[in-house]
Amino acid sequence: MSTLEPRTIPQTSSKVISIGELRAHCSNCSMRELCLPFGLASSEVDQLYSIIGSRVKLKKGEPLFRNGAPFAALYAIRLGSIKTTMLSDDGREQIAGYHMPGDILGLDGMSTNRHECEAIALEDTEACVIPFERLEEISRKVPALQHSLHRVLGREIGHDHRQLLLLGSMRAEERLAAFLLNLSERYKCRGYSSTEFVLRMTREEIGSFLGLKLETVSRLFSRFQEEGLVQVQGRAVKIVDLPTLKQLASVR
Amino acid sequence: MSTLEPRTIPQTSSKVISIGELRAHCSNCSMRELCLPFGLASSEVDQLYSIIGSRVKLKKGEPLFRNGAPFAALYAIRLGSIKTTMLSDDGREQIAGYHMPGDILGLDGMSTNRHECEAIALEDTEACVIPFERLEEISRKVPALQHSLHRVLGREIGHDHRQLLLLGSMRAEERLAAFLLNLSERYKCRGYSSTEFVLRMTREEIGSFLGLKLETVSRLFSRFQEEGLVQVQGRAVKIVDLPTLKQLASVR
DNA sequence: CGCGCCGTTGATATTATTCAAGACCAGTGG
DNA sequence: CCACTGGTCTTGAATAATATCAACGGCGCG
Repeated sequence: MSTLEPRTIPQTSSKVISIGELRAHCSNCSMRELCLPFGLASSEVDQLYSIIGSRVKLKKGEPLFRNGAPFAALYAIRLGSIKTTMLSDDGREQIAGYHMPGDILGLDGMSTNRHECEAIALEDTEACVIPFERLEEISRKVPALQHSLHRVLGREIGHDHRQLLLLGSMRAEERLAAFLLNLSERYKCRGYSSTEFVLRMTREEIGSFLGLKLETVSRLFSRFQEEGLVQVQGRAVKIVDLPTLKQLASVR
Repeated sequence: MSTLEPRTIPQTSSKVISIGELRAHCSNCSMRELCLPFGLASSEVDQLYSIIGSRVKLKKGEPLFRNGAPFAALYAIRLGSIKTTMLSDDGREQIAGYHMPGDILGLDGMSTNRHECEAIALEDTEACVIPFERLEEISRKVPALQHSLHRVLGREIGHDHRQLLLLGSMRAEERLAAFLLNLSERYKCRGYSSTEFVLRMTREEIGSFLGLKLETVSRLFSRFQEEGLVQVQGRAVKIVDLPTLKQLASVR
């Protein structure tokens, strides 16, 4: 089954909800502060909402889009979480992003009109489909929306650069500390606890994201626990000593 | 001397050429095929050109913009080369990009309205200043330009993701091979030799870019030379065995 | 209940870094 | 013209960090 036939909707078997079935609207979506609508007046949000043709529901492990699939839309996560992975020719994979509600996915497709990575749900997940041509169209009419899109793009680039810094110049323990702090911060922004959360990735996936092997990640968790920085039980993490963790990650 | 006072023009002592002095125009710039004008009709290029307020000339080592500087413009390199570096709080730096003519810089500033990295000239360099607000303005009127900007942004994101793959999952020799192939490809696109070129970075800078130490880079160059993959003399590189190099980098 | 995936931990191997010394090269000033 | 200097590059030896290999325990699910 080729992933290359042109389609507007992601290559997945999951249910696509037609717009008629939607009750939720951007303006009462709990993620509007982090997502594309941020900073828009309500009439502007309405225009954005008007082009959101559908939502997608994904079960754990299902792809939102696959490597090489035609690019037709951006996706805003409403619920759940998604990893994006880059594939090298010899089969190795590198997790490039770990996304949660409010994040916008699919930006990588804008240059070649093909997605250049895979986006896989880490748990049951729901995302809004934002047809890109229509988004371009209305963002020409609505400066605030254009600006918002640019802000999202800049944020993605900034994040990638910080991840380059992490992978290129931090040691293993610094990487894990930075990872935990990053999650902490993002959960906080979303109104969840910044000190207790459940990881949605396996040790192997965390390792891939951080440029480490799964055993190294596991050992580090154990050591952090010994040293009283965190409490870990499988994927449940509780941050105990935030200051030391910050110092480790050399993050302000 | 603070780098934070608001200015439109980069914080540098270099000469800024007013528009009156310009002879060159986008449409006869040799980089138009790679740069923002790509795919635009000539009247559209004229509109783009109309907002390019000035060009900047930088001497080797001078900054195009500094970390934390206010974001007001994108920059298109006409001539020369520029590195962009991320700074961690404890002073370490990571080179996030190695840019050459036709590349667009400054995209990282779009989210926070501050540049989040430093852009330093690696040799005498010339860049066009593209005021961002005006670019947003005319890209609302000119769909092709809007699209071109999005393409540039997508390209940057795609490039960053490939660099994440490199830093996160390739071994030292694979990284250097991939680096050389990437340069080869880019020089080729620009009409230069794809097999013989001069590096504009020191071993230390290459190391930073690749997440390695300068000694490791030096040893790898020596080994590649022994193995007949390249000929190296200081910064002058000649690629001898392209196929093996490609195989090493596991790049198609 | 058993199987498969996930996570932990130890022993060992490998890779890259660190430390150190010296060569090379271009620019500078005597 | 030459010696001097600072930055860059190369190479070797020792060391540290992380990966690899291997064994096992636990948990969830069919």
